[in-house]
Amino acid sequence: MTPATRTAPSALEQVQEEVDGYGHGRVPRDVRRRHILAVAEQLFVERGYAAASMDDLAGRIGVSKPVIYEIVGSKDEVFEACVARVADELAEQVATAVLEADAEDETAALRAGALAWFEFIGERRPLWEALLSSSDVPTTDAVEAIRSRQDGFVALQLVEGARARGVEPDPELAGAVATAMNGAFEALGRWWHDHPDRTAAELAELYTALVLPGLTALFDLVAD
Amino acid sequence: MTPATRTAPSALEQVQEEVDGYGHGRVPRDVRRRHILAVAEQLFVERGYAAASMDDLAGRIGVSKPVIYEIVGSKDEVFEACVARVADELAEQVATAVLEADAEDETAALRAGALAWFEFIGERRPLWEALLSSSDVPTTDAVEAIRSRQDGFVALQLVEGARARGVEPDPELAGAVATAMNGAFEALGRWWHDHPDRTAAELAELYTALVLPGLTALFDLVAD
DNA sequence: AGTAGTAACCTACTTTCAGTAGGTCGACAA
DNA sequence: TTGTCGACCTACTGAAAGTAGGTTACTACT
Repeated sequence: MTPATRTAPSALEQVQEEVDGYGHGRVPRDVRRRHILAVAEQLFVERGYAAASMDDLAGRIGVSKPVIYEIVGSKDEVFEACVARVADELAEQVATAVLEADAEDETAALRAGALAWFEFIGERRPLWEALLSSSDVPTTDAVEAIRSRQDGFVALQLVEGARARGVEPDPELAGAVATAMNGAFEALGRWWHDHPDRTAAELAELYTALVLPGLTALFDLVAD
Repeated sequence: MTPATRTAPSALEQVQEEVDGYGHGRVPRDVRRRHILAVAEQLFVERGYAAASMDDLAGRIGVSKPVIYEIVGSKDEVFEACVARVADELAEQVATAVLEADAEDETAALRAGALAWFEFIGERRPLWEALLSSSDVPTTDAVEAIRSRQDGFVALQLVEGARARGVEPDPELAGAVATAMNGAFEALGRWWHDHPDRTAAELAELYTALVLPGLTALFDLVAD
C-alpha cells in the first residue's frame, strides 16, 4: 500500500512531525489522539502490555497523564484502540483479497484469504504479537470484538459460497465453522513465530489443504 | 471419575476439612499449598484474574500474604499453578480417550479425542473460562506450556497414525497441523460459550467432519 | 485594546495492590 | 531450660492507575 520509500515514514514519524509543526506544545485533539495511539503502539511493542506504564507513555509523548485520560481514556482503552486499528487493517486486507478473487472459484478465494492473513501478520509480527498473542496481553473485549468480526466475515463467505451452489446452509453451523477456522489461523500465526523460515505462501497452502476438504464436505462448496 | 456423591466434596471442601483437622491454625506446607491453590482457583473463577487480589486470597484462606509468597509464589505463579492443574487433567482426559479408542480406527480416535475435549470444558466451563479464555487473563507462559504440550500430543498421534499406514510424514508439518487443530478446539470452546444449547457430542461431530477429510488428504490416514 | 470563554494542558494528589523486611510464637530436641 | 526450626504475622515500601482542581494561551467579540 505505502510506496516503499526508503526509511518508511512510519505513522509514528508522520504524526510526530505534524505535532512538531505547531511551534508551541499545544495541539488539536484529533492530532494529539493519533499521536498518543502511535506512541502507545510503539510502547506496547517494546515493553508488552503489563510493563507499559501510563507515566512512561505520557513522558514519551511529552504531555501529562490527564491528557491521555481526557483524550483516549484508561490504559485498557488505549490498548483497545491500538488493537482496533490493527484489526481494521487486517479485516480490510483479508476482505479485499477474498473479494478480489474469482467469485466462482471458492478454492482460490480461500487460498487468497489465507495468504492475505499470513502476509499481514508476517509483515508486522512484532506488532501482532504485542497486541494479540504476546505473553502478558489481557484478552480484552477488543480482541473478542475483532474475533467476532472476522468470524462473521468468514461465516458470510461460507453461507454465500454454499448458496451460490444452491445449498441453503445452517447459519449456526457456518458460524461455528468460521470460528474454528479463525482459531486455526490464530494458532498457526503463533506457530509461525517458532518456525520463521516458513513463508506465508506455505502456511496458506497448508491451511487450505487442511481445511478445504472438510468445507467441501460440509457445505458442498465445490459441488458437482 | 469422582463417584457422584450428592453435594460433591469438591477439592476445596476436602482441603478445607483437612486444614480444620489441625486444631490450631498451623498446617504443614504441602497441605497449605493445596489449600491455597483450591481457594485461589475459586477466587479466580469468581473475580477474574485482574480483580483477584492477593490480600483477598490471603484473607479467605485465613492467613497472611507472606505465607502465600513463601509457599506458592507471586500472583502469576499462583495463577500458573492453577492453570497447570487444569491442563494436567485435560491432557489426561484427552489422552486416555484417544488411547482407549481402537488404534486401527483413526476416525474413531479423533472423534473420541474431540469428544473428551469438549466434555471436559463443558463440565467445568466457569473454571475453563476463568483460567484460559476469560476477558482479563494474561496469556501466561503456563498457557503457552499447555498449548505446546497438547500440540505435541496431537502431533505425535498424527505421526504415529501416518506411520501405521506406512507413510513417513514430515514432523514439522505434523506440528503445524496439530497446532491448527488445537487452535480450532480452543476457538470452538469459546463459540460454545455463546451457543450453550449445543452438546459436546455435536461439537465433536462438527469438529471431526471439518478436520478429518483434510487430515486424510495430508497424512493418508485412512489410506486406500 | 481589553476581556470573556474555552481548549489544551499541568501539578499534585489518592488509592490500590504486589511484593518484602524483619519479627513472633509454639513445638520438639537435647 | 534453652536452642532451633517451621509456620505464621505486622507493618511497611514502591509502583502504577486514575483524578481533583488549577493554569495557560489562543480566539472571538466588543
